[in-house]
Amino acid sequence: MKQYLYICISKKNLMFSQSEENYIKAIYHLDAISEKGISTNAIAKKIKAKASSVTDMIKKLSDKKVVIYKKYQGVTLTEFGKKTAANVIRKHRLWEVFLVENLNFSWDEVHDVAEQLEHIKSPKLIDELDAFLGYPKRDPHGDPIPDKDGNLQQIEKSLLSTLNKGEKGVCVGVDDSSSEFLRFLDKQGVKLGQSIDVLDKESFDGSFQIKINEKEITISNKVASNIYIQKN
Amino acid sequence: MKQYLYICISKKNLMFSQSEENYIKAIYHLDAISEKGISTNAIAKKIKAKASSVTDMIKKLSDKKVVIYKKYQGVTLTEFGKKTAANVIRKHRLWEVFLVENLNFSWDEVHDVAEQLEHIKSPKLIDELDAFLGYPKRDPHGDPIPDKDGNLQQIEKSLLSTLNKGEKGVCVGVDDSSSEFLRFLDKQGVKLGQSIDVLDKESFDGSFQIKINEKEITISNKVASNIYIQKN
DNA sequence: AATAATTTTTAGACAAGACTAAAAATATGT
DNA sequence: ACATATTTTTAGTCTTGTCTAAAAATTATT
Repeated sequence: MKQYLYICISKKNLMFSQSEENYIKAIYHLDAISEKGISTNAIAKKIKAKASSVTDMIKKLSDKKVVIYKKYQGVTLTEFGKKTAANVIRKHRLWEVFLVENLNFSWDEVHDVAEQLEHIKSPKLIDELDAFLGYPKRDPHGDPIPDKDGNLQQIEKSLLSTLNKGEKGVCVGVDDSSSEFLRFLDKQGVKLGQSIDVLDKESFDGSFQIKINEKEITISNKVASNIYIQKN
Repeated sequence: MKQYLYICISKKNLMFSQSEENYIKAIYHLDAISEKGISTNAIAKKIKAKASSVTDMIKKLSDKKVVIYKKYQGVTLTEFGKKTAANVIRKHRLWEVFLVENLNFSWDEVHDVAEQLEHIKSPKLIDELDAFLGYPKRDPHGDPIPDKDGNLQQIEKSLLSTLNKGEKGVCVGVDDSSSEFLRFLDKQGVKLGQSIDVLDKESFDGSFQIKINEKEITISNKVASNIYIQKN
C-alpha cells in the first residue's frame, strides 16, 4: 500500500487588522530613532492609546512573530515585522503621492486620508498604483517610499538648523509633518526642491536669516530644526 | 441680565461603521427589487451573515433613523438611509472606474477592492476623484453612478433575453457581475457598447443565436438573462 | 382552523480592541 | 540603600459585531 506524505505549508496568517498595522507602523517609526527596545509608553503616546492597551497588543504581535517582547523590557521588530511595516508605509506614501499629484491635495491634507488608504488589501492595487505614478521615490514630504521588498534608499540630508552661515542647499523633507507646520511652510514659500541660502545664524536664540526665492526671511530655530536640507 | 439661547444642533453621528455601511448598501440593493419591506433572511443571505446578526444590526440602524423597522415586518430605508446608501455606492462605482481606467484592472477584478475603498471617509477625496475621472456616468459594468445628492439616472434598458428575432441593440450592462460571468463575456467578446444582433431565438430551450463583431454565436437563455441591452 | 414549516427574534456567548483601576516591576533621588 | 516615583502589567469591564440555540411569531398546508 502506497503511502503519501502530505506536507502542509500552513500559509500563516499574513493578514493584519488595521489596528495591528497601526501598531506595527508606530513601532517601526519609533525604532528608527531609538537603539534599544521601544517602551510601552512611547507606543501608547504615538498611537494615542493607554499603556494597558499597548501591552495587550504587544502580546498579540509577539505571538505572531512580528516583535520580540520581554516583559518590562520593551519591544523590537523582527525582520518580518520590519517588512510588514515597510509595506504599510509604502502604501501610505504611494497614496500620498497620488493625492497630491492627481487629486489636488496639498501636502498638509494628505495624511488622514492616506492613513485610511494604507490599510486597503490588494497587491495588484498597490503595484499598479506604483506604476501609474511612475515609480516615485519620495512622498510629498520628501520621505522615501520603500520598494516592494521593503528597502528604502536614504539620502544625505541634514537639518537646516545644523547649517552654518554661508552654506546653502535644497529642501528635501520635513521632520514635523503636521498640518500646522506644513501650512506655515507654504506661507513662507518653502516646498520640496526649494533652494535655501543661510545668510546668518543668530547665536542668541538660534534663529536663522535665510534667502528663499530672492526673498530674505527670518525663521526660528524650531522651524529650522524641522526642515531637511541636502547641501550643495 | 442678558440671556442667551444656545441652540445646540447636535451634529448627529453621520458616520457609519463599515459594517453598518454594508448593511445599508445591501438593503438598498434589495429595495430596488422588492416593493414591500426587505426580509431579515434576504439581508442575511446578501450579507452572508446569520439572521440573528441581521436583526441586531437592523435595530441599530432603526435607532439611527436609517431604516423603518417593525418586528417581523421587514425593513425599509428612510430617505436618509437611501442617501447614505447612494453615497456608498457612488464611492464604490467611482473607484471601480478608476481601477479599470487607470490601474489596468479588468471588469471582473474590481469588485473586491472597490468593496474596501468604498468605506474610505473623505468628502474631498471622492469629489476630486470624480473630477479626475471626468465625472463618469457609469461604472465598468454599466451601472449608473449616483451624483453627490444621491440621484442616479436610469436609462432605458432591457434584458437581452426579452428581445425578439431580428431586434438589435447595444450592451449597456450586466445583471450578474460575478467574476465567472464577466470572464465568460470577455471570452465571447462581449463588452459595454458592444452591438448585438438577435439572429434567432430557440423556443425549445430559450437559447439565442446572436451576431457579435460579424461572428455568429449561440448563448444560453441564462446568459441572455444577464445582459442588458439598449435597443436601437 | 389546526398543525406543520419557516422566519424572525431573543438570550447568551465569544473575539477584538479599547478602557479603568489596582498590583507588580523597574527606575530615580537623596 | 531605601523610599518614592514612574512604568508596565494584570484583572476586569465595555462596545461592536458576530455566532448558536431556543423561543416566539408568521406563513403554509391540509
